[in-house]
Amino acid sequence: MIKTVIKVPLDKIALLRRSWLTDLPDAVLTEAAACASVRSVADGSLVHGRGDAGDGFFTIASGAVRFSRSTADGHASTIAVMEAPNWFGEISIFDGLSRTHDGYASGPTVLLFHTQSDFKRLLARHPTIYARFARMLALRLRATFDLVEEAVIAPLTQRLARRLLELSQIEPSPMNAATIPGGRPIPLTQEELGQLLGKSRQTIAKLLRIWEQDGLVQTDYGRIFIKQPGALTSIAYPDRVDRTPQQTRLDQFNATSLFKEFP
Amino acid sequence: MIKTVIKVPLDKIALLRRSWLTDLPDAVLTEAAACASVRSVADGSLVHGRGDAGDGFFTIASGAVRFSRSTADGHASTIAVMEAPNWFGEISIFDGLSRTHDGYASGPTVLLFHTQSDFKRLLARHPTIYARFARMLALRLRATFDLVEEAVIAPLTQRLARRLLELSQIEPSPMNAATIPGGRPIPLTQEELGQLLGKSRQTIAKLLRIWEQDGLVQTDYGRIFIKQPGALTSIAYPDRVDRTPQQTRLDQFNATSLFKEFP
DNA sequence: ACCAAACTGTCAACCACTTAACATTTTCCA
DNA sequence: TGGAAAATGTTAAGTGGTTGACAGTTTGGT
Repeated sequence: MIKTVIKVPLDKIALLRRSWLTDLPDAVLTEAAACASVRSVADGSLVHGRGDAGDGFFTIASGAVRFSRSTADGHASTIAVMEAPNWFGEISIFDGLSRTHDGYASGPTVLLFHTQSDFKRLLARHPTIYARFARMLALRLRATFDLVEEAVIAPLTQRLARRLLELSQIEPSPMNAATIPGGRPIPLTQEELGQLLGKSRQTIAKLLRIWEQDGLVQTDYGRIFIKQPGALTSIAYPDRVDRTPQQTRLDQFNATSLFKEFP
Repeated sequence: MIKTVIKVPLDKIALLRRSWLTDLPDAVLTEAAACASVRSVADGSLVHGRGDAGDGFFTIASGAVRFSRSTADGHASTIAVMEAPNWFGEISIFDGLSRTHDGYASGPTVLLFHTQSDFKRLLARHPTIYARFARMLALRLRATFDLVEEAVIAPLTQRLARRLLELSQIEPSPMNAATIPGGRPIPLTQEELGQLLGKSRQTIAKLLRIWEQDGLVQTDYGRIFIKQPGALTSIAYPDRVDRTPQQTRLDQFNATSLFKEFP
């Protein structure tokens, strides 16, 4: 018996079926899988930079990707963190312009890659896919509208509570690490959370400390645990205390929040 | 004062050709025009409210529509002001969910209306249109990303300068009111500008007063004139003083800024 | 196991913006 | 044309967040 690294072969078809080719005929899935290559990227490495040519389309097989921008004066803004089985890169393909954000691997990450020409050929041969992407782009636009409204008028407490809840609810999946009972930790530093909200590290820290003292969350050097999701939810969505919060029936797209179907 | 309304018959085909059916065969244009009805709405009236069912798709023939949200605590945020020949309402049609914003007529406004079923039939019969909308949704997503980044990290001076420039550059068109030499006035109150940026009226007023003293703009009860577009541009885009600002080659979609291709 | 780098806690001075209040000017329409 | 409503000018006090600085704590690499 030869000793080998146990390298689980990536089931491209299964991934695509869970991702952006749900409910499509096997023929389409097979065709899409055939022209997809696999890319493994190390933690923190750049998948693509803002302004790069849109050379292709990515489907996250495992790991996560964080999308951000940075300005000349040192400010940075993160718009989303995406996990499997989400996808990204379609915007540049549809409008022919360059990447809108830097994309960094958050943790060791495996991506499925379709070149622009392969992806476009797929679209041309199966126009149904256009309808799906129109729908998904509409959903992302919707989520981004919420971000704008939030950034403009919501108080910081609401905004931070929403981000924490969304980040903690990233869909656990068989292909990602084991699910931790009682909620997964959110793997972001306070600095990164600050960038997500456009606030300074100190401001975030102050709020987190208060919530920690109240037992709502627990912080631990680069990780945050949500201890009382209910209490956080009523902070995040004070107008909707009576209704089930954020139940938007988009399960078919793994899309109940910004962080499940983005950027 | 009795005003005689001169009722020019609306050339639907010409409008659609200038709008979202550019470069499509006459057969498609004729078909699209045939199932479109005309709606005239008075200044300030509600075209659709946030949460309403997405019953159809609108193309602006003349006038303008302002898209905003308001929260329980009295805050409001405006995300865009759109003029002819722009269009809106496709998001709800593509994802089947309700309207994302309230849409109010800004000035007397004429709209072309396609019912959801007519619009969907058109899409089904001419799948090319899906590709176009995918592209246009991508462009709107791009513009909205810029809004988010801006709201999160840009200083108020930049943001206000950008909004003013964008609003002033709303494409003059033969179907709208006469073009005023030296730049059209921006028909927004300081309160409305504040909502656009999530700032108070007083804050906007203070900045405008400074710019007025410097001769950059001129204010006049509900209207703002841009006197020195160049100076405003260097405030709005300080990083790009050397390049031609915002020249993004999207003329085919009337889409050089958020306010030309939205919501 | 160690050490440098990264992350967090904390404080004080400072600045941007808000809120509230009131005066003034302009617009709109009956 | 008058009078109410809307838009703007202006100020003062209060608040939330920033910046900078420094100390303590944890992590990760070799």
